[in-house]
Formats: sequence, C-alpha cells, structure tokens
Amino acid sequence: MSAAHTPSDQTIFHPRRADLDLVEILRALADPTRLEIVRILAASEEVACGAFGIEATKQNLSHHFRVLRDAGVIASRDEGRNRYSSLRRADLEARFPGLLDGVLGKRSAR
Amino acid sequence: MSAAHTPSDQTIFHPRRADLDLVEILRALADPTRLEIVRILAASEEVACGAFGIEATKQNLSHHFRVLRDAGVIASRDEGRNRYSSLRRADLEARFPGLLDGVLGKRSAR
DNA sequence: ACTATAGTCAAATAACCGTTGTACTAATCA
DNA sequence: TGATTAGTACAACGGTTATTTGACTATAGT
Repeated sequence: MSAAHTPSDQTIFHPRRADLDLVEILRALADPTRLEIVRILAASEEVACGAFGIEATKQNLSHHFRVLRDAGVIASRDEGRNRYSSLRRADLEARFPGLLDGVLGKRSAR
Repeated sequence: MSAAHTPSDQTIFHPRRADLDLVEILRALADPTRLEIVRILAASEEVACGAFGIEATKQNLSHHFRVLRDAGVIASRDEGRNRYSSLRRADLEARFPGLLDGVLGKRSAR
C-alpha cells in the first residue's frame, strides 16, 4: 500500500524534476485561485498554507495546493503544525525556461 | 440574436487584445492536442485546419481550434473552403511578454 | 489532560470539458 | 445538377474537477 499523502508521513509527494510535464503544469496554473497562490509565492519566499489572504475554505485551499504540488509547481515542507510552501523556481526554470516569468509577467532577463 | 460562429458569417469571433485573459489562455494551452496545434502553428506561419497531422476527428479539432481562438491564442481566416489559422504572436507578446516563448521552449531573446 | 490550531482525508454534489455521432452549410469540381 | 470536400452546429455521453460538509490527525499552548 502506498503511504503517500498521509499527514503523519513526513515524505510529501513531489514529482522529480525530470518528471515535470508541461501540460500538467499549465493545467495547474490555469485557475484563478492557484495563479494567485503562485503570485503570492513568487513575492514571498515561503508561506504557510493559512497565511495566504485568499477567500476560500481551508479544504479548498488544501486541494489547490495539492494540485500545484502534484504538478511540480510548488514544494511543501512540514514544520510544527504549519505546512510551508514555496515555488520550485529552479526546477521549473531548468525544464521550462522562461515559462514562470512569462506567467508572472516578468520578462526573462536574458 | 448573435450571429457569432455561423459558417456563412465571415466575421469569426476573436477577442480583442485588451480582453485577453491569462487564465483563459493558460487553460487553452493546457491540453496536449491544443499544445501541438500551437507548436505546429509556431513552426509554420498559417495552416488550414485539416492540414495538421493530428490524430483526431474533424469535429474534435474544430472544437480545439475554437477554444484556442476564443482564448485569443490563434486567429482564423476563411478562404474558399479552408479556414486558415495562425498564432496571435504580437497580441500575446504585447499582453503577456515571454509567455508564448516559455510555453514553446524558446527562451525570450532579451 | 484539555483546548485550540493547521491542515488533510473522504464522500457528495455540481459544473465543466473532451470526445463522438449526426446533421448541416458553404465552396469546389465534374 | 450532383458529388466531394472543409469545416461547423448541436446534442449526448463519460470522465474530470472545483467546491462543500464533516470527521480526522498532529502539533502547540495552557
């Protein structure tokens, strides 16, 4: 049996860099709530799930974080009773250079 | 009554540049078939709907072209019994600079 | 131990989306 | 005129997804 996604399990599922799929990532980004999450994460390095000022139930937010994490857009880390998330900038840039900047409205620097 | 999307009507609906919405565009791109259409269009300036080598029924292709067009990703033009489509590069670049290059895997030149 | 907090899981619902089938319009060619 | 071709319109099916409700785990503070 898989032990993925159980709260007591410290090893939260994250896809490896090589497994990142463009369509999955685009689908993850193609939602207003998730796009806002990504924008907030882009502005502030690491944020606890509850610390976003987004109007949504915590279950719904939990769902959106999961979609983003499963797609490889964000990484999550448990600390105490908080789950901190951050953008997987390096991985995204390595696999799809310029994509994140394009989505965030920041033109690639080179 | 709206006369949009009728075959006899030469004025096919295209959203204006100012109305392009990032989430809609991302959603339009977040599909394997549509992404392939965009890649083909990126390689060859203007292509008739039937001239893509994509494995899909014509109804399905028609649907995908409509999604892309409604989102503002492509523009379509009727000529004879063909409908030629092209990428709205300039509009996309103006509203979301670097996005298309990021999706196509072509790093922005500047 | 009790309480509060952060977040997930699971089930249910509703809406959406991709795909297919049938029918249709318009244009080209014989 | 008739036949073919390119593509759309519409309705239907099946699968996916966003959202909500309720219950649960685990941590932290008292």
